[in-house]
Amino acid sequence: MPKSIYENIYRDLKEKIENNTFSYQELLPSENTLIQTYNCSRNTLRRAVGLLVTDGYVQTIQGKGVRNIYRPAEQTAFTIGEIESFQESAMRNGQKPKTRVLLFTEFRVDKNLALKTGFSENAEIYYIQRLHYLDEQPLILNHNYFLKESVPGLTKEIAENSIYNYLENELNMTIVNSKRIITVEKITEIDEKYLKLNAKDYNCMAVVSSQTFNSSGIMFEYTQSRHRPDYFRFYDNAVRK
Amino acid sequence: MPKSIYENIYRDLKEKIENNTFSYQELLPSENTLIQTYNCSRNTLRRAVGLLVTDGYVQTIQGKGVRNIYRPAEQTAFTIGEIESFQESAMRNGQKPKTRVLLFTEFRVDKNLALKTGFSENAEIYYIQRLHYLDEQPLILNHNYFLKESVPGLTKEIAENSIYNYLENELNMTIVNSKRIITVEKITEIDEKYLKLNAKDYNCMAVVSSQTFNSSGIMFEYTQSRHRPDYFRFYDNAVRK
DNA sequence: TCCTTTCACTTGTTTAAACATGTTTGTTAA
DNA sequence: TTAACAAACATGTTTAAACAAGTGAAAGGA
Repeated sequence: MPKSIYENIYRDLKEKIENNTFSYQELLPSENTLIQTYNCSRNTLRRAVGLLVTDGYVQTIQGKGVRNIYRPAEQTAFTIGEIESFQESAMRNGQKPKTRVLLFTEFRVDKNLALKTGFSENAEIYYIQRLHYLDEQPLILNHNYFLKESVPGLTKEIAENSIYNYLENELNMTIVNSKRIITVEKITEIDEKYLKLNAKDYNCMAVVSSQTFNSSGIMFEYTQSRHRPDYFRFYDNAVRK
Repeated sequence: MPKSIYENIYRDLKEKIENNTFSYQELLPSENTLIQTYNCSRNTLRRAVGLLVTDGYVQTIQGKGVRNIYRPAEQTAFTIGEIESFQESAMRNGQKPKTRVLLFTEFRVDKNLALKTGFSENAEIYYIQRLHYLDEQPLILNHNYFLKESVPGLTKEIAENSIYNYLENELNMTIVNSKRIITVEKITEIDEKYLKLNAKDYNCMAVVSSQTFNSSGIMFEYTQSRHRPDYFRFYDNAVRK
């Protein structure tokens, strides 16, 4: 599948940085050099570098160059920070994923849920509870709400594997962006039961609530992910504009 | 202070979106229209819109237009999500800030701290403990480590007000980006004491560890912010590339 | 009526060029 | 020797133009 030029350059540079082709704090080759390397225009190269900046991989310094500030993340924990499925994250971190569907049902959105999720009232949705395991240990309890209109034909079997895989490959949906809010909440009896937590040990947990939009601008998913606190780790890079 | 063109357009559009000049889910005027409005080139306008996309304010849909997906955040809690000082955040949320310096000292980085913070060993640093109040309530306990070389002349008095204000206005430093990791950790006796937490109520808290870089590419700050769990809220928008 | 084609309009990608601004280094003049 | 200047080179901003690709509605034919 042929991607755009800037995306290919971005991937190539990203891989080189991860491979330590450029060492930490070193300056990358200058724009002019890279333009010749990739045989592209300056704008296209700068676009690729801009993506690396937002990833926190490099930092551009006017008059000097582009500095590598990438540090590999410790692989001890499950990490998020991008739009990716549970399966993708697990693979990236070299872990063995498993998903158990606790509940698969459908209903209409009432007033309260509309306020909480952002769906419009009376919209038909699938409501799914799933437990995500990593290396045989339950780590995340997910409450998924999918807009039935946008995600037709969802089944329990699909939910046991990868819903995102179904969306992208079967329904040809493109996921574009995801608004997330991270909070810390008290654990409930359900959390305690399924995640095998002990309230005497940890009595709260990390909660990631997210609204996800597709390329038509439709919010088709609302999800509340409840994470075991001792395995939760969220990476972020903020760039001042 | 004259800013760049794209930044002015970005601010103007952002304000219009926040002011509900465009209603939720409505399409913004097309690129061509906005180009005439702002009398700028297409690239410049697209750059401004691109910033709104990363903010999660709008979503571009090829062939259709740019959709407003901005929802005002509930102002009930202290929220973060950008690079900004405690004071700036407080102001943005319309709250009365206060800062108490618990400890102001300086020393050299040892092996352990170097591993934890990312500073090089033997570097001279300021170590500051600060308690941040909002509306007379202690919410955040901060452990700041500043590189002495980059932040000369730091005093307890400055720490009581705004260190960032000192950095930007006195030292003319430009903060560029900040890598952050959010975790959930057990509360310590110090947290319990200063944040007036009760372990029977909440026995853990939100912890934001951050490395901040200036425009010279120097990591001049490492900070661990320990947040009261019931007031912690972190906003994020992820865009698929 | 219904289907297909076309066309106008939308955003997406890429190139090219010019000028602005910050950094470094080497040269020149005091 | 030192300070000032200039040149070379780095990234930052802006404009212009062309083509690609997705959307939707109007036009036209069966």
